[in-house]
Amino acid sequence: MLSHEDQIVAAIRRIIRAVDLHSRQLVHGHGLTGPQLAVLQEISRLQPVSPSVVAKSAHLSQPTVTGILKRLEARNLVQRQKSDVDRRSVTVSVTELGKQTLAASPSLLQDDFRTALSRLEEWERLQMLSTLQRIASLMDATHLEAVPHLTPGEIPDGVGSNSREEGSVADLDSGPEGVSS
Amino acid sequence: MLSHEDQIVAAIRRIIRAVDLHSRQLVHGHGLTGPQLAVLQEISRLQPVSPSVVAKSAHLSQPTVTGILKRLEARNLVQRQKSDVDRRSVTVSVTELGKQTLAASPSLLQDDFRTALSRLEEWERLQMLSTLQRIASLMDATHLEAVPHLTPGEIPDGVGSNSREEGSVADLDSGPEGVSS
DNA sequence: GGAAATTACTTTGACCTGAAAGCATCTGGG
DNA sequence: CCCAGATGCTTTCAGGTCAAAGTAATTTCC
Repeated sequence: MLSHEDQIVAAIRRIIRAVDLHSRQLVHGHGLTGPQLAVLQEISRLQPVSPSVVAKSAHLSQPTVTGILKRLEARNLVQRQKSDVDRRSVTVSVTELGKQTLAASPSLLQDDFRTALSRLEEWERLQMLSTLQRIASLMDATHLEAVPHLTPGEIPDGVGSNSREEGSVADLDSGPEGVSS
Repeated sequence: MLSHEDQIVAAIRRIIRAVDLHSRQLVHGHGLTGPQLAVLQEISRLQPVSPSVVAKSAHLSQPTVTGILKRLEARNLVQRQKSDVDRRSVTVSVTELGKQTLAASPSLLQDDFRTALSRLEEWERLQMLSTLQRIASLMDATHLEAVPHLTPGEIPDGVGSNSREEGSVADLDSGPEGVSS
């Protein structure tokens, strides 16, 4: 018999897989993978923008973003340009073709899933959001401790708080922590 | 301003990333990645077992399991043996070393996260589980439709039901759908 | 009994992922 | 002025992931 924790893990795995499978469907239907679409959206939103900011705002590592940018650039959807003021840094922007592609692209989550979501009662969506953010916060907070093993009994700080310095990107997500309190 | 749907997506991405990061920590500390550990656990639980059953019960595709088995076998943690009755099929079992490794391995979730979880009220854990399973079901159901786009207004069948035939693996997870009703 | 379909697994290919190392550039202290 | 460290990005490496194609063995149907 599985413990609740195990079931939670299993559920998370199912979700991860579903997201991945959906991403592959995207490729089929629209030529862009989920992460590519996500990055393209962020660029479009923050344009012109540096890869590092994109990485933070999309919750990806810099190498990952570099790889995705490479593929997006190869398809002529984005443009990279070295900054003149600081020639280490790079500025990314969406090309005309990128804009068109973006406009023709579906939502990041299967529309069906969004539809399903929107069919729920407001309070239920809020509860989902609240629960997910709670979990995300717990995990974020958790994987930072890493090696210095926390002994049960003392709480590190504010378990629910996002103690990283993502200040530069402001509140792109991770919205109101206590939605439903 | 982000809609609830978008925030839900963002939260899910955060969770996915947290799980991935945690997996990498596992490697550091114990030499096994998250998926490897998950697969090893399933094998240990169902032993002796075929790759296909492992794939289903761990919610992974067969190629993925093949790859993981290859690495596990290379480290002498599992054993593959061709069945005599049906020589297409393969039987996997955990080696002595595998058992030891498994016994010495941490939970799939960061201990800290488990601790945090266990500090919650029972009903709250159940709500988390329920929410996660709900989402997983929505997504499972959703990505099956794929191309035949569902028009809002008609519900395909039972949105929350898992209409695939995973019968052979029984109810390894996806447990009671209406935990908190 | 033998070709065709099915089943179980593996291989290949493309992508995502992040750690660690590498490269180029900028900045600050001497 | 110049060199050490910091900073921003890319490369390399190892792994996870799945679809599609490939291989081997079994079953089914004439």
